[in-house]
Amino acid sequence: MRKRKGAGRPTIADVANKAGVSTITVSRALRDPSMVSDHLRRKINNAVRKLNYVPHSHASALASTRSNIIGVIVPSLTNNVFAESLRAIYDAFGQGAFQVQLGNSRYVPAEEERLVRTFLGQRPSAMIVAGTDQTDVTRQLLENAECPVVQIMDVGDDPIDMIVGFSHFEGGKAAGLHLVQQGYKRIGFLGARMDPRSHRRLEGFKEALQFGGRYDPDLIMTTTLSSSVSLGAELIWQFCARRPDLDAVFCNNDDMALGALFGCQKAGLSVPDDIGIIGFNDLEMMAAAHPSLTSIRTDRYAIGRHAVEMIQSVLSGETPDKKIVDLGFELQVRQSTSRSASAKA
Amino acid sequence: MRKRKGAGRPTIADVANKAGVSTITVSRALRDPSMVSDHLRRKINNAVRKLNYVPHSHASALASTRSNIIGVIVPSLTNNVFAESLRAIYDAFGQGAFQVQLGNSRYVPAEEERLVRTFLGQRPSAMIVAGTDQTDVTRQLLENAECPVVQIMDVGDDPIDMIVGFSHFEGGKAAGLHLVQQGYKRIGFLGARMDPRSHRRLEGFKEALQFGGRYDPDLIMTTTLSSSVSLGAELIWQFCARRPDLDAVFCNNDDMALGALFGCQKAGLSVPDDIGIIGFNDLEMMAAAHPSLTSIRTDRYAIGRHAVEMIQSVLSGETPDKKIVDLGFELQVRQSTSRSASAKA
DNA sequence: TAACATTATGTTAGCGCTAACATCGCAAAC
DNA sequence: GTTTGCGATGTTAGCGCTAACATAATGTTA
Repeated sequence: MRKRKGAGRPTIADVANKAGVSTITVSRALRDPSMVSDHLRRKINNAVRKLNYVPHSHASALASTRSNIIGVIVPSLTNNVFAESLRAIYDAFGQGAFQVQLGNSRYVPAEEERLVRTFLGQRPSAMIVAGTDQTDVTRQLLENAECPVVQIMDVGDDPIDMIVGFSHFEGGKAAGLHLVQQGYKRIGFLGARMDPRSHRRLEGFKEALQFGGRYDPDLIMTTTLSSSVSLGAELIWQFCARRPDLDAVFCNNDDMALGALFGCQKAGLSVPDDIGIIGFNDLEMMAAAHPSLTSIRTDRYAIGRHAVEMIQSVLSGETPDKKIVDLGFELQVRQSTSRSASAKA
Repeated sequence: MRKRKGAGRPTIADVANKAGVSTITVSRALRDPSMVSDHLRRKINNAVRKLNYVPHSHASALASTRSNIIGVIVPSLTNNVFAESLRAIYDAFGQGAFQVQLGNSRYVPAEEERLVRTFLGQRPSAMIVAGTDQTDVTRQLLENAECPVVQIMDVGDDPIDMIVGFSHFEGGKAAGLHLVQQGYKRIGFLGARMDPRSHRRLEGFKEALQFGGRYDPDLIMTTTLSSSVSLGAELIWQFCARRPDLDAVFCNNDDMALGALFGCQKAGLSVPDDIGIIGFNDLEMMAAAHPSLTSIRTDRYAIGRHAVEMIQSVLSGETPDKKIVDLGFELQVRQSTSRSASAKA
């Protein structure tokens, strides 16, 4: 009477019984059908179907000392930028044998560290983390993890393991250069949240303006508030009030840029003639806006897909072509930075 | 030499050893500290810290026949509407002993069914699924699941277990009534994706227009394409070209509404005087737009939080106050449907 | 045909944890 | 002083699966 009862669900032993084979054969047939003869495989598959057997992933993870979990940690769930990469990851992994486990670090490094710890406790098959700005401890944990690790949304010389993304510095620089080239004179930066990636965009922007002889530290406005369209509208107001001579602004992301557009429109300022606006990421809405908004296009979906490909290649025993992949960006010039000739005075 | 080696990580036995107690005592100390004396608890906590012990969740799940996983299935990762509820769920569960496992059904019922099956295979502590439009099989699987199940983003008389959300029918009706009350005459519906929830919004809208004597089936434009700002701009174009007399439009979500605004602006139509626009959900950008956009505000974060509270209450042995919770919505009237008196001709 | 590979399948012993029962120590009750 | 009750701790046997070794069945070579 000491016996414990499981959840009553059919187990691999039930399948083995029904198919008249041993449990290990069922296990093999399910994990790698090529290890089992056609004859038995058919019988096993039938039994599986009849019993409606679903493998118990925890038991499998325990026995094999590795789980089918892919741990993914992003700093935000509502930021569309990460949502796109996530979608790619789910598209690629959602179907197969892997389970994506998602963590939200909320831009807090300590939270990220906690999540990494928890996830590694599950012995994941792979880890995907956003960015390169982990704490030392987090980095060390991931370096010691016995699984492939991909950092996404950034590039750098010294990845934990593999990395795929683009250079925020170069992106910011391209935005700054574009505004200079368009003939804008007093070019500002409007940044919310100001996570490390935004900081790198700002650094690139600064370099471009210095190069163009237009750098003015008083034209940099940042906040730690999280970015939103409303905040963009609010801040461009304040910015213009303080510096009425401002004639262009690089927003650290597209929400802020759209907000800046609305803010200017409310203030009766013409975009692009009175003020030029450029955003970052090129979310879908940027092209549809009126006037359409210039932005730095990044391919977040491709980043997610690429990360998955790198992982799959490592898990199947291959060595990935490159451990550092820069997918770049593309300046999308639109109306919001295209002044009429007369305005370029 | 037959021995297998684990992953080398410290186990509960190592902790027990170091603390000079049995494994079950460690297990108890970690799961319910009140079951163990202060004295031993302190020693155990020390040992845990020194060894950097992380419990092996799979082993725990196997032994206890239930996991600490909360399965969540949503139809889209990029749709901000679900992202907000997800954020609430992660905020509430992310800290504690539970692991959120997220699935993306991509609006495909069969995919949802597959995910439910997979998730239930892990014996989750609870399940959260979006909407009420599961397949019969999915519904049955969830009804038989031995865990609390919460449907979110919708309400209905006949939940699988519990449900929290709002009525899309009533929301659509409120939108329609508002446009009628504002004096618009030829009121259209613009709907993308047209998932079941959008259909219910449309039904509510129809009822309102019929009630107001303004219903015209020719003024309903829908597509199965997924909604986006660009699509909204594109479709309002087509709509106005086909029916130049259109003077108001209810968009099935805010992205479409924002797109419609941009489309009208490009076409030189004044919003709200030539065309009134109302959206659905009231995403943050709606208030910031120029002109600001009327919408039906829903509190997605509260829905997620509420779902978690219901689950926690059931898991702690209580009976939730209500199994069906309607959090309602609120009409946010803004400029896009507020015509000047002269325009109401 | 013997000797040896090469599969295909089986047996056994865990993976790390917890349920179920057993025991122990100590205070209250008789 | 024995009995009873109860909370704190321990012992044992799995949870459902797979690694590692064992063995049987088949093919291959000289």
